[in-house]
Amino acid sequence: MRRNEEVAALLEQIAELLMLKNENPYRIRAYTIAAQNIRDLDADIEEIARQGKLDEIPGVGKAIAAKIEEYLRTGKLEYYEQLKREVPIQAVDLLEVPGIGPSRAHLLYEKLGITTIQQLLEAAQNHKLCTLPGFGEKLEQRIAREAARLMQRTKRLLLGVALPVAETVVTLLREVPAVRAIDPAGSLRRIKETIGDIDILVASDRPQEVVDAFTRLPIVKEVLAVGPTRPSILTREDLQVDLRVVHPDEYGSALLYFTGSKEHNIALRSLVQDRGWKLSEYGLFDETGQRVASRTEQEICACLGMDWIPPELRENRGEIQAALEHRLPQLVELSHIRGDLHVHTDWSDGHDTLERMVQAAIARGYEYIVISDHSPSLTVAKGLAVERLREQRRLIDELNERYAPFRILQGAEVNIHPDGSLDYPDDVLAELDVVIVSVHSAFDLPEARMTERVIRALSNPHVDLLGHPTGRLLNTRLPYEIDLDAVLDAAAEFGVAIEVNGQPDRLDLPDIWVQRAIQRGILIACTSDAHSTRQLDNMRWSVATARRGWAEARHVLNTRPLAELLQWLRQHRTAPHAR
DNA sequence: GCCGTTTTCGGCCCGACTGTTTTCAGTCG
Repeated sequence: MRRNEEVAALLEQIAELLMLKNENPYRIRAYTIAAQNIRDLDADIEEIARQGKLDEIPGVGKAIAAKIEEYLRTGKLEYYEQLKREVPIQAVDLLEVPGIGPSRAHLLYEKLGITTIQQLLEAAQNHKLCTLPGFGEKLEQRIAREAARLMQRTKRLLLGVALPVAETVVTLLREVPAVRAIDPAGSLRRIKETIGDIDILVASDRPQEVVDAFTRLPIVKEVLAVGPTRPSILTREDLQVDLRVVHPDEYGSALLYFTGSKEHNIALRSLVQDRGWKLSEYGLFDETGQRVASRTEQEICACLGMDWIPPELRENRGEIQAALEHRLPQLVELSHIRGDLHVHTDWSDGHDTLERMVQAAIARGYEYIVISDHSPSLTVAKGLAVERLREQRRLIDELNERYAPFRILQGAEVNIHPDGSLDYPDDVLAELDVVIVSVHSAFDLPEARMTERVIRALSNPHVDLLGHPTGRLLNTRLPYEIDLDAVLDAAAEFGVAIEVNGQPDRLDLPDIWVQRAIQRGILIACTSDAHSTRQLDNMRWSVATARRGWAEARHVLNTRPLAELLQWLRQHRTAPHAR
C-alpha cells in the first residue's frame, strides 16, 4: 500500500502546528511544499525511502528526509509528538477564521487559552479580544461575525452549482457596453470540484458603469459591497459573487493572477524572478521595470517562452515545466465525446423513460448510449431482476431499429458484493453489451478487504468498467478505505476502463487519480451517470475532471466512434484474465 | 527548512487592504 498520502498529511499537520507557533513562514512553507510534492509523486514513498533517495524529492532536504525515514520505519515521529505537546492541535481550527492568521492564533491561545471557534466567539462577544495587543474594536467585531458564520458552516460550493451561477452573471454582463472582456476566475476557472468563492473578472475602462450594471442584475438579492472596482452581491440562491474590474491593458496579467492557483502563481513568479524579471497582476516587467506584457495571458506566456496553460492544469503539478518544454497535453473536450456510457432510466431509479433518454442523447449529437440500470440487490433503486433485464433488451432491440444509425447498448451497473462477487451470474453478464461494476453497499470494510473486493470484481472477464471508484460524495461522504493504487494496477492488468462519474457531488475518479490511471495506460470513461434527460449534461463535469487529470481524447474510451468502441468491448472481453 | 551554472548563505511571490498605529504588522488572495 502506498503511504504517500499519509506522509503528506503528517507534513501538513507539522506545517499547521508550526504556524500556530508563529514560526518562520519559510520553514512552514518548506513543509507545505514537501507535502504537496509527495502527494503528487508517482512513485511509492516507501520504495524511495528504501533506496535512500528521499532527499531527491523536490522540496525534501536532509531534515525532512530524516523525519520521513523515522516515521516510515517506526510509525511515529518524535518531532511531531513534541510539537503536539507544545501546541494545542485543536487550535488549528482558528486559522480558518478570516482575519486570523498564524500570529493572531498564537496570541489567542497563548494569552486567552482559546482553541476552538466556539471559545473565540464567546471571547469576542465578551470583549476579551480587544485587551490583546494589536486587536481593536473593529477587528473584534469582524472576528465575532466570521466566527458566528463559521459555526453554521457553509460548505464549499459544488462546481455544478457555482459554475452555472457564474455563467449567468457572465452572460448578462457581457451585454453591458462598458464590458470589454469578462471571465470567471479563481478555482471556478480552474474547474475545481468545489469552489470557495465565485470570482468574476471584467476588463473595462469605465468601471463605474460595470459596477452599476452588476449590482442591478435581476439575480441580485442583496448588494454586499459597492467598491469602485470590487463590488460584491448575494444572489437569490444566497451565493456570494465577487466582481473585479481592471483596465483592459492589464486584463491578461490580472486574469493570470486571479485564476491561480496560489501554488501555480508562486511557482510562476519564482521562475520569472530567476530571470530577474517580475510578474504581478499589473503585468510582466523586465529588469529595468519596463512592462513587457499584460494585455492577454497568451502574450505573457509568449514573453516567457512558454505555451499557454489551460486553467485546469494550473495546480503546480508540472504544468509550468511542460509549458516551457512545449509538451502540454492536448486536453480532451466535451465536443470529442461520442456517447454516454452510464445512464439510468425509469426501469430502475431514473426519472425518464428509456426512449426519452435515447432522444435526449441524440439531441446532444451522440452516436451511442449505454443504458445501465441497477442490478437486483440495489432494491432501493428498483434493481432489475434477470427477467426484467431481458425484457428491457427486447425494448432496446426495437428502439435500435427505430433510431438507427444511433445505437443503444444494453449495459448494467452491477453491484459488487462484499466478497467481490457480482450481482448477476456470468451467463447474464455475457448477454450484456457493457458491464459496469460499482460498490453500493458495505462501505465500511477495512481497506484490505475493500481493495480485495474490488480487484476480485475486476478480474471477472465480463467486466468492462469500474464505476465511481472511490465512492465519495462531496460534502457528504468520505471515500471508502481502499488502496486505489492496487485497484488501478488491477484495472491495467485486466484491461478494465475506469469511470470518471460526472455527477457534481461525485466527480469520481478524482482528478489526481485520473492522471495516475492514464500513466498506467488505463482508459478513462467519461460518464454522466444521468438519472434524467437533463442530467446527461453532467458529462460536462466528467470531462472537466478528466481535463484536470491531464486526459487527452485518446485516453478517453467514449471519444471513440461506435465501431471502435464495439471493437474494444469485444477484444477486451476475449483478452486473457488469468490471475 | 530548502536551494544554488554568478550563491553553501541569504534569499525565499507580489501587492493591497485593514486596523492599529503614526510607519507598520498581519492577513488575504
